[in-house]
Amino acid sequence: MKLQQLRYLVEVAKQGLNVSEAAEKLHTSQPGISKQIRLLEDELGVQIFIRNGKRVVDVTAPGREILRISERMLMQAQNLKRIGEEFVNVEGGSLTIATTHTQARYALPKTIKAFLSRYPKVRLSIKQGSPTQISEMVVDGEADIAIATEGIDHYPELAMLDCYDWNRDIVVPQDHPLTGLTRPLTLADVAAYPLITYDFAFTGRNKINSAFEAAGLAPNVVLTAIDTDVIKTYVSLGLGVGIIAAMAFEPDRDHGLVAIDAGHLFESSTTRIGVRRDAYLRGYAFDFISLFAPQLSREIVQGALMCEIDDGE
Amino acid sequence: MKLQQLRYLVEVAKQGLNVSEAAEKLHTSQPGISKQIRLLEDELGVQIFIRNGKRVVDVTAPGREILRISERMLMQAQNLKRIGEEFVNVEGGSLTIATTHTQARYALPKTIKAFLSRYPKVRLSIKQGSPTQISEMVVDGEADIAIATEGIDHYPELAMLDCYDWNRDIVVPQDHPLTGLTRPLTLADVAAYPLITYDFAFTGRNKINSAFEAAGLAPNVVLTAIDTDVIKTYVSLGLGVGIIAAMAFEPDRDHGLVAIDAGHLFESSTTRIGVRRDAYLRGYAFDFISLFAPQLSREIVQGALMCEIDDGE
DNA sequence: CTTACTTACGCGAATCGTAAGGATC
DNA sequence: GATCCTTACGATTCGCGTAAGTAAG
Repeated sequence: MKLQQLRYLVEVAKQGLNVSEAAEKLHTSQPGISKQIRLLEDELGVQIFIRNGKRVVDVTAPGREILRISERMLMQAQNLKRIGEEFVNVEGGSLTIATTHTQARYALPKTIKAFLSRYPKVRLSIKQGSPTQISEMVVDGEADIAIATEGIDHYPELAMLDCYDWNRDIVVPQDHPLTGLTRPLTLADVAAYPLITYDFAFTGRNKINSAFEAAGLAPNVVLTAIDTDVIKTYVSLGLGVGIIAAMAFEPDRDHGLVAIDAGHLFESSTTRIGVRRDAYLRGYAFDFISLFAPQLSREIVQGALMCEIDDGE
Repeated sequence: MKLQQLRYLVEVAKQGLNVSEAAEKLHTSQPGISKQIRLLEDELGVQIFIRNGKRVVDVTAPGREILRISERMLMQAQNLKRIGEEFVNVEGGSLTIATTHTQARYALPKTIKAFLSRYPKVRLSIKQGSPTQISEMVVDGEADIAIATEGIDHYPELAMLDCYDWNRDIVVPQDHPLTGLTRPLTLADVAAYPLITYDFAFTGRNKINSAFEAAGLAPNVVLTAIDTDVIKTYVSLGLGVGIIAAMAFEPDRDHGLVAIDAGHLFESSTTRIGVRRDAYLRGYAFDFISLFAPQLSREIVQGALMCEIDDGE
């Protein structure tokens, strides 16, 4: 049994049971992969793939089990290499954060500034995407850490850690009727105007929806955006009332806009950090997490990585 | 990086950093191992072993980390092979239980009888040893399941599962003064006679010691044995009063002996099952555990394997 | 007829064992 | 001097790529 064989195996499964594509991805020949997989099947004494004539059409039951373990082993092989890098160059290295616009724009800058001054030699990169995309980046090893609010649960490969709770503000132009309100803001007040808020599956959008639904209101959402800057721009233009993450309102920069606390109208959202359970994290990666969410010490993160496993086996 | 290299690495560490012995154990040449380890060190870019001139004297810090991960990978490689066996021969296979005399003699027979009738094709074997020995058998992969009462905690590689609580009986010849006691038995009553009980580190012996200590009594233990049969034999001979596990008294067989419940005198002990956290257990292994301790369903055991990890990393 | 996998074959590389060399205890 | 590891070298094996063959859609 060789690691290379496992690599072939996993890649074939990843490419939808297409041996040729796997060969291309791995920069090798297709017959080589075929042969090695057969050799492995012979050695283990089980078929891993079901072949219909000369076509791979499915994975056998033992094959699924074998793939699962093989992936783990390859992950650990990668971890071995990272250990090497870590000790060769304690300070240097790279760290890739996958996150959403809102986090990157409003929550992360402070953390990143602190991180860069502490680890000037670490190449930090930020990849943006939808919550689903960023989860998959981490699952696929393209990023080390995912940071998002929505929809990054339910990946058994990832350990999720709560960072902080937050809620919404309503933003309106400064001469807007809602600014003169003497009583507390209600959902009905908000629903009376055209609304501008986040796209579905982004930045706690579903908490907004459910609040209106629970109140029996059908708000008129005239525009949805992925990022807060777009929302604010159109609010400035008078297109409607914005509902944004409270942390995304910057009094110094957002001239002409007024934020009204709406924390009592919506259920609060929790921003989470996600890391691959079985990935080897460099020392500075733990520090990054601690800088972002001080309660997440290295010990706590490592504890969470090991426990809370429920990947239905 | 190749699995073979990791195997060499781990074996060298296991043989006390002696490359030659590792070579012998693995039936290969010593220069081969040396070379492969060096190649791996080159590939990873770190020294794994500290060499004093031409002698391996220690493991480096990254080396410890690398060894830990390598062991895991090799374990999983072995699991892959087991998966093959499992599916080739769903009913057949082997299962090795490492346990102490008391368990093998009094607790296990019922379980084993049921198991054998259910899986007649499984080659079941039982290895006996001290709690420490049986723990190490499982850690080293020589046995699949450890069953014991004492001293098999504190192995981070093992997951421990409580099976049942039990306590002690006093056994005496049937004409012994203690049989005529009209009031409840006390520790002082027992300590008044020469005692025969288990060897240190066996079958809850330390619970017996602490009970006497707490009562300020210094019992006269005239004989210690590993197994209950020896204790009963010498009690029959009138050598003293026996303290044994309650489950080890068999009224039908133990003619001439009387058991007196002593559950109120000693803290109860818990018999536990231990399995390697990262080993692949065959389906029938889970069934064996369930037969022995019905509350330990396959789901519960698997849950315990994954969580409750605290291997101080 | 195209796509996709298998078989066959030859090259180059890697692994392993033997033998000799040097360091440490 | 004994033990233990490294270096050197040759033989075998192994993995990989090219080319041809065959089955499925």
